[in-house]
Amino acid sequence: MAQEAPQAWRKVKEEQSHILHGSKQKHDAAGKVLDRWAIMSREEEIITLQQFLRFGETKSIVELMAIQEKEGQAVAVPSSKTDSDIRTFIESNNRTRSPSLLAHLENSNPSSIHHFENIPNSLAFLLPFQYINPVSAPLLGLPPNGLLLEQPGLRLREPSLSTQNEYNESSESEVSPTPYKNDQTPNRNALTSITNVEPKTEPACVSPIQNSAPVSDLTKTEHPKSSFRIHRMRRMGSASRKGRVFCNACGKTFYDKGTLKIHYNAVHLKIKHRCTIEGCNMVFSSLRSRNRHSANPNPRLHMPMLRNNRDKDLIRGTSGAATPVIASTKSNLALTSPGRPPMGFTTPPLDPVLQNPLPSQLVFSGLKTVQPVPPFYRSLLTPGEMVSPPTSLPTSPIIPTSGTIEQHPPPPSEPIVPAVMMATHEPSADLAPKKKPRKSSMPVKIEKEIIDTADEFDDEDDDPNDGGAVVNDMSHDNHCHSQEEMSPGMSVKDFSKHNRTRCISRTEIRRADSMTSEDQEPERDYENESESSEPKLGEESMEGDEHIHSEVSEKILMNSERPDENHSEPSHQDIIKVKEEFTDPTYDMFYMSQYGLYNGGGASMAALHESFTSSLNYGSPQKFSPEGDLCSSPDPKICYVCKKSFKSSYSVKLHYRNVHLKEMHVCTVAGCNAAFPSRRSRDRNRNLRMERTIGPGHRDSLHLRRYNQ
DNA sequence: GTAGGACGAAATCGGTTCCT
DNA sequence: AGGAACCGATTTCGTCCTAC
Repeated sequence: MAQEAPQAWRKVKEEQSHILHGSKQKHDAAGKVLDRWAIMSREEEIITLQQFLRFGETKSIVELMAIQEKEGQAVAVPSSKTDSDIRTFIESNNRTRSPSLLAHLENSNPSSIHHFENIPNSLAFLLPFQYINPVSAPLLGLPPNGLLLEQPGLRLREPSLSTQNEYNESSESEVSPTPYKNDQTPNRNALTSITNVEPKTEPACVSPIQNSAPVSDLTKTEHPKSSFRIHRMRRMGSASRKGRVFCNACGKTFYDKGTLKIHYNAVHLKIKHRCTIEGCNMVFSSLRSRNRHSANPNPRLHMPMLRNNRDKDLIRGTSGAATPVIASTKSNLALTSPGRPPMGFTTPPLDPVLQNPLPSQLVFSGLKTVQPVPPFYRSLLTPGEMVSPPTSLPTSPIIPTSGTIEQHPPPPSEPIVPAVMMATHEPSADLAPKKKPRKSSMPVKIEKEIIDTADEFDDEDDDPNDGGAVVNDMSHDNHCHSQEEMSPGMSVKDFSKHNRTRCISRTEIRRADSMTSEDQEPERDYENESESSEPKLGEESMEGDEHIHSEVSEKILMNSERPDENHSEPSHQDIIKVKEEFTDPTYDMFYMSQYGLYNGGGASMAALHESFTSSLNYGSPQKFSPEGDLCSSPDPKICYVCKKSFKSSYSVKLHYRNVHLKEMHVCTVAGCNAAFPSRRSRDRNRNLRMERTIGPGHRDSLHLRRYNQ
């Protein structure tokens, strides 16, 4: 159903241009004001008006139209009948939002079915979430199989529902474009048809009196039972397929009873399934989604407050999809399951709207299926917490928590996070375990000053912390070694050691370490999980790791042994080398190995290895030499890398530089080493970050934080 | 009844291009 | 330089459907 919303929204947006200029005026293509919809069919107008009611931006238009209808002001050809219809429709749909318009509605049947369910084509599923199907509410707790057609016990209530549905179907079926074209009478008013069938087409079922009555009254209208079935068959279409069942609440058909149950539990009963990962408060409407989510090794997924804005938006706006349960704080209700260890972090709600404590009965008592609950809200970290020191980092779901509800910043001697590593964390280092960056979307953090000598590598090599054993001891590396000892960093160093013709600065090495360390921490968590839950994978990972590193050494050694065949311009050499460095696939692969290794799972190692190997081949000096190598191409107008042809050799040069060489644009913010493939991207990110920055003091940290991933 | 593969849709985000 | 629009990559979730 979520798929329909964007379409509806698009429709709204499309129609807004025709309506926002005047509440009742329409414009043709030439801009002339029309007295009626010119481009919309009647059903489209109905739907459009329905959609208008969905959004505050346009709802007022419909309301205004209704008022005007009522007052007979702006209606080109007012209809005596539609007046009450419009009001009924609007008032019914703004029952909770426009009290001033609801006076007469108090007299309506309280058991009336939501008017939106009268929307043709079952557009009720387009309703915003606040429009919870009132039918389902009384059915809460009823077994979903009670909705099966074959359930005789429910026949008693079926007529009402069916009547409603079939009534809509009648309306829907009758509001066909064909009769419409001939129905361009002044009395035409789409609002009439929103809640009522066209009198012309349903004279036997809907009288003008009924039209003006609340829709709920329509449910009392008697329909021949055969008509129900006909309409049902027509509506369900595939529902007649053997073995399929359909949900009486929404009319959807499903493959079998089990599917229907899932649907009913998810959609109508709002039963949620909570993620089985400890500390993860995500809940899902379907077991399938829950299981898939729980099986997702991405630790970020299981840390609610670290999820992306998209999810936050979802939570703010809806109760649907996967939503995390409000995490408990010490002073608030414990919403986490009693049976599961609480989250190792406190997450007071950020949005006051979300701070309404859920009733205690909403507490998840079970890990699996939970009782129907209202929309879940993810508790968000306060800005202050967002910049909390790493020690207050919420433990990864994988890492066993202390078992206490509250989590205070662990003592400096936190065994899990080495003190050295913590000290090396960037200020305001991103506490969130970042997902694996999307392909080519990860700005490469480069060092602005890349002039250094190989002697520093010697110094680096002499670093007592720089133990080659780290490479062979991933497990220990995860827990006990300092950042400098991180194998990836060590790999970089190793790489540097074997590739001294490249001017890699020590600071860059340091940057690489910092980059990996921050990113590794959560990833290492996952690896821990892998090792704990799936020792086999962990072993494979380690083996693969060793393999990778050996491969790295070999390949790098091979590369280093090749003569440097470029750099005809010494003055440009440094720059070129910088570019070469951070676009070097070996460098990328080191970075990738971070994820490959720390995303754990030997399953990824094969692919990683393959990718690594191929990348290394790709990254042979021949290909990653600067522009000079372009001349090595047989055709100067053809990029030898991607074989694309260009108009001129200069275009090739530009292409090569922009695409293959990836000349990066370093962030201009002081202290930010992020680099972007384009100036536009750099500036945009910079501006975005500026906007998000609370204060000047956070600016750099934000920059540092983001691209140190 | 449950688990899981497959598919589509939605959302986010970075890169690119166009325009002012 | 920067806003806006567009595009593609990626991730995640809901649903359908099948297999056990």
